[in-house]
Amino acid sequence: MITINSTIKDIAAVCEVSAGTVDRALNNRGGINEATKNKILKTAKELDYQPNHAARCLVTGSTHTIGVVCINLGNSFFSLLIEEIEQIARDNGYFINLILTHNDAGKEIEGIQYLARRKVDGLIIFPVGIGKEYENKLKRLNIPIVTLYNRISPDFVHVDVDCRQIMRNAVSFIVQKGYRRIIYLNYGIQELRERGINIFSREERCLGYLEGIKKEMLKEVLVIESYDPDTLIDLVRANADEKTAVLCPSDSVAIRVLHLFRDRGVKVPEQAGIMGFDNIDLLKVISPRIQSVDCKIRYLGRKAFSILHRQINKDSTVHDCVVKYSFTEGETL
Amino acid sequence: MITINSTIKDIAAVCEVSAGTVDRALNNRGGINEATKNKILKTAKELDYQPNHAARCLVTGSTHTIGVVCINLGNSFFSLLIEEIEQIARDNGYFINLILTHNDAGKEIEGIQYLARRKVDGLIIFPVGIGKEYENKLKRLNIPIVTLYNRISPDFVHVDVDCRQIMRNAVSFIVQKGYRRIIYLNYGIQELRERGINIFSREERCLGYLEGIKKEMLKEVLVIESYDPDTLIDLVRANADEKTAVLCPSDSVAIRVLHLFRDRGVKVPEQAGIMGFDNIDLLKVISPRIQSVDCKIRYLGRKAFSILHRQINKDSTVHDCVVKYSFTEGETL
DNA sequence: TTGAAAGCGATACCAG
DNA sequence: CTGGTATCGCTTTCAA
Repeated sequence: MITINSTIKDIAAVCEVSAGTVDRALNNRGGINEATKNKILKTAKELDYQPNHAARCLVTGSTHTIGVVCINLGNSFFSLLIEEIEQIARDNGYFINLILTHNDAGKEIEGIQYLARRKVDGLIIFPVGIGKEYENKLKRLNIPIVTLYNRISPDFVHVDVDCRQIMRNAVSFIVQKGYRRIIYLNYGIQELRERGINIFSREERCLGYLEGIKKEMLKEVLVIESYDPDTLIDLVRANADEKTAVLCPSDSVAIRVLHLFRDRGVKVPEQAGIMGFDNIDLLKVISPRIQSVDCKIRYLGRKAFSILHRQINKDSTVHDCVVKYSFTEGETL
Repeated sequence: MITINSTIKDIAAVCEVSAGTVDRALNNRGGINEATKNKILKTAKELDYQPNHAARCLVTGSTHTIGVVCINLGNSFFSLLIEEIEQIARDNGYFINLILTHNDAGKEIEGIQYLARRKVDGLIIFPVGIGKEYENKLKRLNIPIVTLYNRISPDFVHVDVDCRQIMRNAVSFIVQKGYRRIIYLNYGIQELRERGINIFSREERCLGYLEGIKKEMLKEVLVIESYDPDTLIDLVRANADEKTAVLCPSDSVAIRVLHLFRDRGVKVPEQAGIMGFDNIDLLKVISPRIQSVDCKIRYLGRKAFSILHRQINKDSTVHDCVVKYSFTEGETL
């Protein structure tokens, strides 16, 4: 028994009323006889009627869909954020059109254009694009936009933790634990920089580290930009007088360092400290408990959606949102 | 300068031609004067014309969108699969409508119904629903469907590795490494079972373990269903004569076990072995290298999409696909 | 309380 | 080669 999708006309025909009346019944618009309404509702159910979204969208102009433009899902910071956004969006009757950019600005803008054709009601973007031309393209879309992670410019509402402040305070936090040498691992930044894409968030973190070093009046600025175990180990051991800590841009890097240290016989935290970023779930089951920063991902996701939602509803009072964070308890410092 | 979205009519008006002609030019359908075509293309660009997707969809019936119904993104097996599906879909001109079920069958079917209203061209589902009623609801949608991870029934094309076979062979693999006691961690299964949802994949794995035990004629069937460190440690130490290994349903559980053993002074692999499942990226940076199973996630994702794509294009010869796997190299056995 | 008709934006087909 | 018109399914007036 193959059911052909029924339309409002089919219902109208069966009930011997007009399409308009069916519409009134289905969307309880009032001004309709209870009896006819019930009859219509009943046959709608019998015919397994499902409203055609495209048709509705064509006339109302709203798709109840938001485009989410993210970098990838391998990074659990991103995937958890998407998970939260999907949930809160759906609770509010919105669906998610997901596209991934993989740090490719061309792919990003192309994807966004397509989302615009689909008349998504709003966009949540983890931008990789940057520059005036990119900005203008986005503005011309005439679609509410919220940016996350990387900032484009003050013209776009941005939601995030203050990475720079976090890193600055992280340095102080580490210093309070008795460390005087802090290495910042900025892995992979060179390649990103060469691609000329938006690396706002990464830059902010590094700036925060530098500011922290200055504030705490530490002697050495130690930034490593490419992954090489020996370089790191050598650097850690270069000065035995002052305790050294490694500040990482993410927890997965921190886990990597933890294991490297274990392999090379560097005792944590006795001989070197480690601090991560994100506080991913996995940390709970790894020992020693890695010191990290909890960025309230779920709250971030909800906030991003709610601000976008307000923009969609023509609320012009929206503004940037800086989400709070907290340092976790850890055994690696 | 606010650009109002222009339509085919606007272009027609400017060029003093009919909408039909504009359509011919825009979609190079042929049978059109080169000069008028160029003029139309030019003004289309000037007006920054973007075709309205809903309108097109309404008349053609195709949305070039596939609905992806997944469980969550916290599990990196899922998120990487989604990542791959998004990529291959986009390469083929399809967009992704993502919904997450969080193991809630009600939420799943509701979401699927909504996707159906949106007339997605096809569905890739990681099902949590089960049973005749659920099946009928899906069939009535009249939309091509591919299932992944959990199977619903032979009526739905299914793509996955053969979990049962993998686990059976994993037992043999472990035995070949000299172990005679194998514990299978089936964490969280009780709760899932109580919810009455689809736990096909989990069951298959456990069955595979049981078959492996039988095949290798091991004396003890050791399945632990709830997480309790002491129980596990006690069980591992219960028999000092025969080497014990722990077979895990995922790598994150394996990592947890690795750290538990380290905390409790159980030497790996000297006193106990560990084997994971999925071969997630993180394993690369953790030492010792955890023995795992590589499920070719990227290939799985591509296969799922291509089979769905063939169904969408009315290819009726599609059938289930069992993707190959391989045991990785590891130091924990 | 209900019906009829216009319209959303694009496509498709039939004339000319 | 081009114009006109019907159509997709639903919403939204305006009359009745």
